[in-house]
Amino acid sequence: MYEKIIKEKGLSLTKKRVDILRTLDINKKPLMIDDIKKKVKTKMDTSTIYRSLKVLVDSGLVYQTDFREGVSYFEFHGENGHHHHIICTTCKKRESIDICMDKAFPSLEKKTGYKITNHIFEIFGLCKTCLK
Amino acid sequence: MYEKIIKEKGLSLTKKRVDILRTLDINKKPLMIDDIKKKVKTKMDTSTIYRSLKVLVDSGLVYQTDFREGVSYFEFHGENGHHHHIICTTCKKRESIDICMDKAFPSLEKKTGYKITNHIFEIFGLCKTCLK
DNA sequence: TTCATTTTTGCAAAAATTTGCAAAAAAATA
DNA sequence: TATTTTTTTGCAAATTTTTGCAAAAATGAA
Ligand SMILES: [Mn+2]
Ligand SMILES: [Mn+2]
Ligand SMILES: [Zn+2]
Ligand SMILES: [Zn+2]
Repeated sequence: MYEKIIKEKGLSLTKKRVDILRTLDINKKPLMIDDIKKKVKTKMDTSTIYRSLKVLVDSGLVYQTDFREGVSYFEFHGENGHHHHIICTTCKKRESIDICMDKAFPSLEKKTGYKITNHIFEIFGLCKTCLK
Repeated sequence: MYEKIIKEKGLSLTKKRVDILRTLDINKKPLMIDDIKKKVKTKMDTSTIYRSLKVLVDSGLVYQTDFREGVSYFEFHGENGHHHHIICTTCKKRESIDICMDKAFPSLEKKTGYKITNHIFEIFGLCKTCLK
């Protein structure tokens, strides 16, 4: 399962990477490094988690995002496609949103010559409650 | 000038904030904390730069972005509107792009109840050279 | 301007993230 | 499978970013 996903991206298959990917998938929400370290089955050094995630993010398997809380969050975006978030800069509340401009990517690839692998898109503002 | 811009956002006006904003504006490209610390006219503690930028970013005056180089970059997006980037994950080269979906924000504000102040959008991939 | 109140800044310490290097694991070759 | 080569991992150290607190600066009301 996760083995297949990792191999298909041309990455070397390691137990740690499988473990991290499965952890993100099962939890169905953005996790930070400490969360991952606790939830993972294998004992794993923090630097290994950072380095493994870098590979998974660059390949497009994992979405890395910055909610401006001082730590990075990571989320598995599987079969059902990816999504982005809207975050309140005051109370830090966040919701998923379903808008994205990935439809424009093919023409952008043509224009720039890049092969696009992933992107980050997050919206910040004030939520209904904090506006009052 | 920068005084006016800062006041209009309802932020308190300090010499450091003006200094940082002017530095970003003059340089016309993303700067990292160390760049800013060197280029700024006033001697300024690093933590002050971080904290000042946080305020400027949340207000929407400054664009904070992550090129995945291990440091944050900051760029002033003034009158002429903002822009985003496409970054090569291999050689770290980056270019400005002119696509954005901020036209969709009014309906998103209506749907979510948020007052949107800013957003981050960055595209990653492999450049023409690194694809070979 | 003066005084009281709120916000920002500098400094030191803490926390998050990255990096160099040798050992371990995975991939490639035979 | 056995051997060789390449990549990943753990550990320690370095770098980047955040935070608590007291002093300084900015704001707002006399
Ligand atoms: Mn999400
Ligand atoms: Mn730019
Ligand atoms: Zn809020
Ligand atoms: Zn490249």
